[in-house]
Amino acid sequence: MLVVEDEARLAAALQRGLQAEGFAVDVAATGPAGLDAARHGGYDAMILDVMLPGLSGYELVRRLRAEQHWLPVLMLSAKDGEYDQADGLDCGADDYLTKPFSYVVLLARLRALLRRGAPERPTVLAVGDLRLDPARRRVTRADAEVTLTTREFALLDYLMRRPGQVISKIELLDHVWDASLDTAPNVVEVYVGYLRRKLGRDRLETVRGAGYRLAT
Amino acid sequence: MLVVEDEARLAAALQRGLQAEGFAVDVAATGPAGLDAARHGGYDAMILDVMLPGLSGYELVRRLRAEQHWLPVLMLSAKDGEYDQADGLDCGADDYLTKPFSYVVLLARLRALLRRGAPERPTVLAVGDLRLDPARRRVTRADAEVTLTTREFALLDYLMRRPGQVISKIELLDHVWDASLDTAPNVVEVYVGYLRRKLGRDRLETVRGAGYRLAT
DNA sequence: CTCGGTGCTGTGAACGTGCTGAGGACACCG
DNA sequence: CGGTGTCCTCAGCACGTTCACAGCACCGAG
Repeated sequence: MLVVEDEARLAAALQRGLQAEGFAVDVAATGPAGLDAARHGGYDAMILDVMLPGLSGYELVRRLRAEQHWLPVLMLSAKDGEYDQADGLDCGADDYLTKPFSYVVLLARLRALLRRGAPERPTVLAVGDLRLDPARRRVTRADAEVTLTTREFALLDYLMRRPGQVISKIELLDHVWDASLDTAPNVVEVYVGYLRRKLGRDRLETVRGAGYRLAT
Repeated sequence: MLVVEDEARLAAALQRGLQAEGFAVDVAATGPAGLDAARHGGYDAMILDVMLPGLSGYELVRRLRAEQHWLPVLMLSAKDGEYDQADGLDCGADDYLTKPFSYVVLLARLRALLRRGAPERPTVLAVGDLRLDPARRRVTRADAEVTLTTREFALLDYLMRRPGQVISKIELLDHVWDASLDTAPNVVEVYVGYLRRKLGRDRLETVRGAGYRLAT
């Protein structure tokens, strides 16, 4: 367990408490030190303060995720504004607690995080030169913005979460459309057509009789 | 996305809001209905109220987890006591929000949950230099891609699951074709011919009077 | 060698699947 | 109220796939 916190007393308290729970705990006091430790450490999870000297917690997570490190991150902050929280989560944190927090809750959330294991999905999905940011609701293709309607976006989102895999029209109907039995699978064909028109003909492969596949 | 909430107005508001985000949303109003839906639905995630008629949210998650269902659960509750929260998380929920909650935060937390999907299971069948990936619906022979039709793929799939064994035409008809009594065994011969043409003459051996065997 | 049975393959027809353009229903907005 | 954008249905078309059929090749037994 890695604790990145510059306030010495809180850091020490956390360390003691977590050690009492049986965790092995390392502490880093600055942003850069925390990033370094997270990169090389092989920790199960990380508790991360937002206000840090040298590098903010937001930036730290963002870099970590950009480098394909997926260890669970629980973010701590004195800011309890709804947008602060949303920003932290959208940077790639997995949970967010505002100070002052209950120690009981911290532990429970940590357990929930560890149960889930390392996440596998970045905050921004990227396949080839396609980029999709669920939080900002934006899609770019080769750094050029592509405007999509809600449906188109939802469809692409679903496909980009499993690039290269064949996904059936039924599955798409179930997840992207409201699973009503009376909607014909043709809707999917129509929307795949729209996406192809906007993203390029060969991004979406048809696998006859099976479904569609996002070219990797 | 599954919303389990008995308060009709909140449920409707959630449904509308999430649909606007492009989610396909189902709503269940009671505990048992929610559990049922979660069991059968194939949802990406679930938003779950704690106070429910018939079955509490706690109990619902506990049962779901006991049955080896791992879909992400975001728990909603009016109780903000630290132990309520810890209990919810320890029952198996992945996140916990207290009412009233900010819609922005709900969305951000939902995204964080969805980011961590179920781990991928790389089931790739391999026999000799043949490789068949059911999820990607892809076949390669010595690292060169081979395109197969649905039938051809299904046939090869069946054969590759029992390499080296002799499999009769009748069995293939039963499993690869929908066991209709009036289809002649000749279809199998035809498709074995197709596969041989695409994969190489000697990959599929004929055992006269018995069936076919995939060379190992 | 001959012969019957078994398997192989080219041909072609029927069928299914997917793609597309046209257009209606609906909501939103000036 | 008309204009605009989105969602979805529908029908026609194109083309790939599936399968039946028939003739031929091959194998093993007598």
